[in-house]
Amino acid sequence: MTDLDIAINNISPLSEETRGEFLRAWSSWSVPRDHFMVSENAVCDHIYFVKKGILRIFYFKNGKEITEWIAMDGTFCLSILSFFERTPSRLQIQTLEASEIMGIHYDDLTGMAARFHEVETLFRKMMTASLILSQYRMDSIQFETAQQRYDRLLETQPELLRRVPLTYIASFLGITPETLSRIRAHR
Amino acid sequence: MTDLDIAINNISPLSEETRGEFLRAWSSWSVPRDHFMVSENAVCDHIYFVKKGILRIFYFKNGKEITEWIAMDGTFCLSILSFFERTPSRLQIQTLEASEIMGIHYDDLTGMAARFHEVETLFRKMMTASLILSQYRMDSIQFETAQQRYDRLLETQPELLRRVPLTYIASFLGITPETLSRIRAHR
DNA sequence: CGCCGAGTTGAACTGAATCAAGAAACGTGG
DNA sequence: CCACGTTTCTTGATTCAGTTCAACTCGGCG
Repeated sequence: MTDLDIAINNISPLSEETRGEFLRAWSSWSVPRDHFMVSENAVCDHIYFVKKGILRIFYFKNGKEITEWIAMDGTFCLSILSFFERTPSRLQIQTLEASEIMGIHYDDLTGMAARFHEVETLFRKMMTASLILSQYRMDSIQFETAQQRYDRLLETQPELLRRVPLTYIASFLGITPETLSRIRAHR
Repeated sequence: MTDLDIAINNISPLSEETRGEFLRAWSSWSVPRDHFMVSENAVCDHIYFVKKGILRIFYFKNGKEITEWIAMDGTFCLSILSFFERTPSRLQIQTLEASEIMGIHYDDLTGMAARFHEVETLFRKMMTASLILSQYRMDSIQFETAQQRYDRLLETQPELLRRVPLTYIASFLGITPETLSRIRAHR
């Protein structure tokens, strides 16, 4: 059983035969640190699974780098807007450590969802889980202070704080590096 | 063809026979103004469709009323967290006008998604669309000013501004009524 | 007529951004 | 192993959007 296998099973178990065929639709890459999985102006047409390492999604907004998402070992990673709207975007996806990454192409995923009811169910549950996460994140951005958001990250993903440069974490939390620095010096 | 029929068809068309059975799973209600579809401490276990009128989702946060969503004619309406996590919440859903509302129960929706691949696909596409919307809203809250958010609403949903009291709109936009008032007086 | 709630206006306050220097940490090459 | 430049992080002063709190206006309605 690979890690991807486990991750999928946790969301929605597949029958033996569907699972084999579904897993075969995934590619895998071993990539060094600072490698770009998706470069500027490309369409993001894979959902990635981080077997080992860290992926960072970011893009430029008014000349500033915005870190949209950071995905650690054992989690999925995609730019929702670029992937589903199928548009070339200013988005980029980069490794922050030497990593082992798996990925499934948009066409393969939707194709298999059409062929296998089970895969469609899995797909739906992944979307639902993302939606719930997205709602929590929105609530956090809207109502929590920078301090509270940092505290929560410290509690839920302490690993991430140790492995990712401060600037990226700040951007991911929706604050400036200066503010994060002040928070860490507790005030 | 009812409005619900059209709305569903726009997301993901169903075959003749599946459609009939799926539509039969929906209930419908005619309710007066200020009627509560979901009261405090109840689990939200329907996805609603607003055939005519307006629904408002809100809850209390630190003693203050937060308007989470406003759904106008022809759109769907649910509290994502309460519906999918199946927990009693402080959420409430209220009509702002005399309305005709349809709704499908969580159990019926998931049941039919399990029986009909087509319904599962529809369900998945609804989730994806919600996710995209949620991402846009998050981006708006994080990076746009109150003025920009108001301008966008004015452009995309002018109807809503005419039919919904200012206080609710302010809360929906994530600002105080005072700030909205100042924006409208353009500064 | 006077009340009442929705909306407006004003003044003080606040969390975080911005701008601008510094200080530490980190390679890289001598 | 040390000087160096570069990047990363910290610290300080100022500014700004939006909140808070309090008073006031206005239109509708018993």
